[in-house]
Amino acid sequence: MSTKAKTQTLKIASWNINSVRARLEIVERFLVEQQPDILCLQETKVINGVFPEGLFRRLGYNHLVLHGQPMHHGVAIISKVPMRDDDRLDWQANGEARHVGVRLDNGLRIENVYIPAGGEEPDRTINAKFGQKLDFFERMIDWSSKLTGPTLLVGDFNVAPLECDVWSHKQLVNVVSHTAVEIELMDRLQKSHGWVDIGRKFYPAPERLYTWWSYRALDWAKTDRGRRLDHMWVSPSLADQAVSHQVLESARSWARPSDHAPLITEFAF
DNA sequence: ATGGCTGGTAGAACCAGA
Repeated sequence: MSTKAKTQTLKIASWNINSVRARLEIVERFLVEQQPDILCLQETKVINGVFPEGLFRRLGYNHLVLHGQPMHHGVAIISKVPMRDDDRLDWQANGEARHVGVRLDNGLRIENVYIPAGGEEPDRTINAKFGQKLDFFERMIDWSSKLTGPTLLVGDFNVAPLECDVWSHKQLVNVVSHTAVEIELMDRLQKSHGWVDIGRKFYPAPERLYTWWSYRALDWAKTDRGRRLDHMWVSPSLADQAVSHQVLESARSWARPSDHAPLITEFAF
C-alpha cells in the first residue's frame, strides 16, 4: 500500500503598501477578506522597532520578518506559517532596505524585492537614480543566475515590460519604467533563472493587466492609465504548482489606498 | 491641461514615489 502525500496549498500575496502605518485599515480588510497565508510588503516606510506587529499577530500572522529603514523603502514578509533562513541583501551596498528573503518548511524560498524607481530622466549621465536602478538589475542578474532550488521572486520591480503592461506604449516608451534599456535588463533577469511570469501565465499578452495607477489622476479608474509594475515570478519547476492568480484591482479604490494593487497567487504543493 | 496626489519627517521654496 502506498500513501499519497497530502497536498499543501499556500496563498501568497505581494503588495506595495506605500506606508504600512498609513494602511492599517485596508491591510486588515485585505487579510480578512483574502486570507493569504503569506503577505510580502514593499514600501513599508517604517523602522523595525515601530512596525505595527500587533495588527498582524491579532489576525494570526505570528511570523514577521522585517527589513525597514527610516522614511523610505522597507520590505517585510508576514506569515501564518513558520519562516527561517532569513536574509537581507543589499545589491546597491548603500544601506537601502529593498530585499528580504526567507525559506519555508517545505523548502520554498521567497525573495521579496523593491527595485528602485529610477527617478524622472531615463539617462544615467544626468540622473544618478536611473543608473542606480540599472546597476541594481545587473547585480540581481548575477544573484539570480546562481540560484538553485524552488524560488518565488515577488515585489515591485518598477518595470512594465510589455506593451500591454502599460496604458499607452507610445506615450510611455521614453518614461522610466517602460524604456527599452530597463526592459532589456528585466528580460535578462528573467532568462537568468528561466523565471516564469505568473501574471502572464494566467493573463497572457495582449490582455490588459495593470498593478499601479498614479495618485495624481483623481479619475484614475475612468482613464485607467495603469502600469504593471508589480510581479510574481517562479522557478520553472514551480510553474505548474501555481493554480490561481489575481490582481486585486478593487483595493485601489478602497479608502486611503496604496497606489499599487495587491497580487495574489495560490500554490498547490 | 505632459499636470495632477500621497506619505514621512521636519517643522521646507523638503524628498521620494514612477
